[in-house]
Amino acid sequence: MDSTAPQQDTPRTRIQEKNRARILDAALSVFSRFGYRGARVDQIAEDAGMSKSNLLYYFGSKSEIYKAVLADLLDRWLAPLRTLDPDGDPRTELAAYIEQKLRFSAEHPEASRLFASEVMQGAPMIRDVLEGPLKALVDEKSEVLRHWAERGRIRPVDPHHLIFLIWATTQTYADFAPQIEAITGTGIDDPKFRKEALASLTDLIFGGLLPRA
Amino acid sequence: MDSTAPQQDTPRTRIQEKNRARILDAALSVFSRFGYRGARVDQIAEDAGMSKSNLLYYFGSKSEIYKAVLADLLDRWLAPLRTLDPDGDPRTELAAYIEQKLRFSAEHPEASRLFASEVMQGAPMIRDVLEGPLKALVDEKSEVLRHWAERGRIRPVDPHHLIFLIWATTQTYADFAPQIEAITGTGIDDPKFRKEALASLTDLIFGGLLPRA
DNA sequence: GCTCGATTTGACCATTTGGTCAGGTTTTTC
DNA sequence: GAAAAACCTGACCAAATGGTCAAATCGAGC
Repeated sequence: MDSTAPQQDTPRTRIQEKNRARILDAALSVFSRFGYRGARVDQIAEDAGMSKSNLLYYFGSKSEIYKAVLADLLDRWLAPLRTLDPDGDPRTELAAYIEQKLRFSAEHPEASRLFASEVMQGAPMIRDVLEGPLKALVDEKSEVLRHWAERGRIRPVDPHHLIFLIWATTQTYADFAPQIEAITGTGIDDPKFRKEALASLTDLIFGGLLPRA
Repeated sequence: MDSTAPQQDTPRTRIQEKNRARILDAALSVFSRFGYRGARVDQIAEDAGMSKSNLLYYFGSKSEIYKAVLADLLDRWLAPLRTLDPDGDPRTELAAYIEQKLRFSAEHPEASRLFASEVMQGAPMIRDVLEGPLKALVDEKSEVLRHWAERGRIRPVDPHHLIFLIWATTQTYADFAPQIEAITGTGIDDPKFRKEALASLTDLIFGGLLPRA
C-alpha cells in the first residue's frame, strides 16, 4: 500500500486514531480562532504536539484538515433540530431544543465559532450541505411549527424566522463571548450564568416582552 | 514635514481624502471576508484600485488600516442604542431600536461581519471599547429597561439578555446571510424579506410564542 | 512655466507559509 | 527475530506576504 499517507476517513490503526483526533482537536481550535485563511498549519501542528511534517502525513493539505473538521462539526450542529418531535408538546419540545442549542454553545464554543466563521466567509465549503440536508430538515420542522400554529398551540409566527431567532440567540453566547463577558463580567461557561441565560431566553421566547393583558 | 507618509487621522488634501476613503472601503470588504489574519494587503490595494506601495503610503501597516476601519465601525454599531429614550413608550422605543439594528445589518452587512469577526477572535483590538464605553452604555440602558419593567410597562425580563437577544437576532441576517439564503432563497438585501423579518422579529419579541390566554 | 511638496511606482527584501522528499525509526506481522 | 508496513523527522523549496526605498511623476501656488 502507499506508505506515504493514510488518506482515509476511517483510521486503521490505534496511532492513526489517536493522532487524527489530536489533529482535529487542534485544528478546530486554530481554525475557529483565525478562520480558514488566517490559520497556520504550523500552529495546528504545534497545538497537536507534533511536527508539521507529521501532521501532513495524516492530512495531505490544509484544506483537507479543514474539510474533516467541518464534517465533524456539521453533524453536531444539526443534530438537536432532528430531535424536535411533532407529536410532543410545543412548549416542551421547543424548550428542549433551546436548551440543547445553548448547551452546544457552552460545551463546544469553538465549534460554534468555526461554523460561524465558515458561514460568514460565504460558506464556500458547506454551501451544498446548507442548501441540501439543512434546508430539507428546516423545511420539515417548519411544517411542524406551522402545524402547531394551526392548532393554536403556538402563536402564528413565521417558522423560518423563529428558527433563525433560536439559532442566533443561542449561538451568540459562544460567538460573541468576549462582548458578553465585557458587559456581564461572566459568560456561558459559568453554570450560573448559563442557567440564567436559558431561563431568560425561554421566558422571552415563550412569553414575549409585553405584559399579558 | 516628513514627506514619506501622511499618517494623520484627518486628511489634509482632497486626494488624501478620496484615497483614504477608497482604502477604508476596500479594507472593510476584505477584512470582513477573511478576518484580520486572512486578509492580504495586496488584495485591499487591488480592491481600492491602487498599488500596494501607494496604499502603504497612506496607511503605514496592515494593522493600522485595520484599526482605522474598526474605529469607523464601532461608532455606527453602537449609535442605535444611544437613541433609546427613557421617556418614550417602551414598545415604540424598542421597535425603533430593532428596526435600526436590522437596517444596519441590511445596509452594512460587511461592517456587521467585520465586527463579528473581531469579537469572535477575542476582540483583541476593541476589548477596551467593549469594557468601557459599550459596557457603560449598556448599563445605562439596562436601567431604563429595568425601570420600565418596574412600572409594568414591559414584563420583568433580564435587560442584558434582552439586549443580547436583539443584537443576535438582528445581526444574524447579515452575519449568517449564506445560511439564511440557502434556506429561504432570499435575504435581508431583498426589501420584501427585510420587511417580513422585521415584522416577525418584533412580533416574536413583543408577543412571544405562547398563545395569550 | 517653475518650484516644491504631495503622490505614485516598481524594484527589492526578509520572513512566513504550504507543501515535498529522502531517509531514519518504530510497530506490526508472520 | 526479520521483513514489511506504518510512522516520524529535518532539510529543503517555491510562492506568497508585509514592508522599504529611491526615484519618477503630478499638481497647486507663485
